[in-house]
Amino acid sequence: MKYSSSKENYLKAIYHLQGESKMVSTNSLAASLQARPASVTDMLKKLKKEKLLHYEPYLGFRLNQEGKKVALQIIRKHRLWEYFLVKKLHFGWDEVHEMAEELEHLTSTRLIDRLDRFLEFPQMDPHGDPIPDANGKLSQLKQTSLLNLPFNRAFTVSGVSGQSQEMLEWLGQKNIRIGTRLEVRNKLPFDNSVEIKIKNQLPVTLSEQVAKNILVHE
Amino acid sequence: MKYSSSKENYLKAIYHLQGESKMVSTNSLAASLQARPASVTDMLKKLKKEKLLHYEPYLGFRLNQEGKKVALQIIRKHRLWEYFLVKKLHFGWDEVHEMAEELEHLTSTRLIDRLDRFLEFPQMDPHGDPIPDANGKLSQLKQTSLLNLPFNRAFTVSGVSGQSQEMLEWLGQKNIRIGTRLEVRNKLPFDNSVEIKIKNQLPVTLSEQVAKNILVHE
DNA sequence: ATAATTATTTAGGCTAATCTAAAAAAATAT
DNA sequence: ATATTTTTTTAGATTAGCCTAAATAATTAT
Repeated sequence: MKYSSSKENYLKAIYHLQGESKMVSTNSLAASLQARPASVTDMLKKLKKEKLLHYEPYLGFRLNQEGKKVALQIIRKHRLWEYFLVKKLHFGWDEVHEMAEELEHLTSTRLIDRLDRFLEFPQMDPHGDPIPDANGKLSQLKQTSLLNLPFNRAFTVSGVSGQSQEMLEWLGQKNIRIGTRLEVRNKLPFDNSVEIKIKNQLPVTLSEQVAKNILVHE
Repeated sequence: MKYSSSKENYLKAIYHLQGESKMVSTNSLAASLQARPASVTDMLKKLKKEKLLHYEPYLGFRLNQEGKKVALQIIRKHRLWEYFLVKKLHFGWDEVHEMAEELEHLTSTRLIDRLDRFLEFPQMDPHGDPIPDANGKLSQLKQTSLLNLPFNRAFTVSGVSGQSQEMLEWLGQKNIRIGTRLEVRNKLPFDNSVEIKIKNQLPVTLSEQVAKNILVHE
């Protein structure tokens, strides 16, 4: 099936609002889409007729299996294009959202699958969100290395890979361990070292080698 | 200014029909867009109101400077994306047109300029058509070598480079000279030699070395 | 020069996606 | 439990882009 950009935007917004399976209200969807509640009601009727969601007037609505499947494909496209924009065209992770909002509505599945291959099947987008695969499956833990992090957003250290004892000790001295909350403040372009900030501590600079091995999630 | 996809398609189609500055008729545009003449008349009124073309009812129409400028930017996007699809995603040159028809309507100028850089400023798309630069300038002669030609489309020989006297003579015997119209029939994968056909003549096979030196345009 | 044909425009409708204003239902507060 | 407030839906309009059928203008053929 092929859906209009507008319908796709509705499905995506509902998906984000409903989480695993919460009921969504007309007003919250209207707010998240910057549209009027009346417009939302109109569209809900259409999406219901197309069997993409359950909808009981006045009670709320939620995507059904088919609706989720479609939403996940749009999210897949959005995140793959964001990855492309950052990794290949060298945009900043904070500049790509709007462009991806357009790119996600391109219809060719062959195109997106080739793009996926070209990018070597990335697991996470530049914001650390997981990229659904061609079947809509999300990789469970959205874990990524400190190197790929957006600035000034809090993450939790979830693992350290390829570590030597010395490095772990040094990290321990700086209070960097599993569970530590931190934010990346800056990335120095000349050597890819990374400045991080832990609450109530002085900033710390980590070399590319070290940063690469620190795995985090939101 | 931002124009709808539909308007962009009209501008592009008119551009292709009018060549340098021929008047275009309602019917020919309708045919090329697969639309009804009445729809074309509707749209012409809008495009005239937006000062993108000259239009006298019953007499015909042609893009003005502004209209040409917009058309060239769409063509630029189309051809750059085609180049991307072929060179980076490894689609065949004959598979990319439809995808590019969608991609050409993306609005971000920054995106297309970065793509241009990423692709290293290609001059020609995979069909040998010239790619307008960011200012809409077309590299004057869309001249390319026989080696890069699509099959079964007529081209005119516009130059021969790196030539030895012997080669020119040999080409002369085969009636290949500036102005000759020819089509490429086949390209042999094992040695990159090229089979060409000139009207009313037997096919001729050219080695990669020779084909490389023959420059043609449409 | 006039009739026949072809091209173009006008008039009026349709659909998707939006909106505003008013009505109706549900939730909340006293 | 009733009144008030909030949420949601309905009713009716609007715009862009398309359509068909009919009217009009231009071209062509006799």
